Amino acid sequence: MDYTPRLQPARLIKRYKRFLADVVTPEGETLTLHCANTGAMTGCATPGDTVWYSTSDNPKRKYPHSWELTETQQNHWICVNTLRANTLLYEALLENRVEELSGYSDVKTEVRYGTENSRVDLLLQAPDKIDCYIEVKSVTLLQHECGYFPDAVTLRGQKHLRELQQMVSNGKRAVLFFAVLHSGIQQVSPARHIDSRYAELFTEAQRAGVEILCYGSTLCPDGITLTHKLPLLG
DNA sequence: CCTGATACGAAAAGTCATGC
DNA sequence: GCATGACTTTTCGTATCAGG
Repeated sequence: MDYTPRLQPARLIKRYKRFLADVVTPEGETLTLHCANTGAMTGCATPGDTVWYSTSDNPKRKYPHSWELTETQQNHWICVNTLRANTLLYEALLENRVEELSGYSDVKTEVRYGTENSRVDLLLQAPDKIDCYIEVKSVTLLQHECGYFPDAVTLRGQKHLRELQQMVSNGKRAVLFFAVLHSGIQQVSPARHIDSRYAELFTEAQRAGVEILCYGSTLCPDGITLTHKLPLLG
């Protein structure tokens, strides 16, 4: 996925109000950015970090600038726009770059499924294959040389695990796909120390047959691409 | 009948106010 | 003192509806 036009850099003052962040441009101007990531963003929003933002031409937006990347003071690159994770996997699937998910002729997005009125991120179909339901999660929390998910207690994430597991018992294929959008993360683990219930459900879902896939990415202000498989730690 | 515009629901989680 | 819930903003996909 390419960022066109190019992203602009600025220095982070602070993130506040869940959706907003104030930054200072190199010209000294203060801007308010929209922040699509509603997560805790631990380690991804330290005041003084360099943030890279895009500008939308949608006239209805109150805040046309969107926070896309953080360049931390440890020189790590992080994509904080979690909406990108879905797009990145979608692109990778169309280009057949995820071998575990190859061989499907049809890729649908945001299909309703399950019993809790949820929508699955991606649904893969082919005439000779069983349906494959995929939930995409972006991993941006780095602690002690390991990437963790989730970065905060997430009831919704737990719901997604239950529903994926349900798909497996319905005879479908179900995949939890971790898109690692942090240049410093080389392995991923469920965050038992953050959401122990989630970690339990994770193990249970995995035992029940929900597949876990984990891919890293290359990140720079020009764009992001899912590139290589990463190991998952139990 | 099809296309484009518009409306709407769902999603995200921290903060603050309210109620017990 | 703790739990609950409204509120915050934007996006995306789907559904609906109008118009050509």
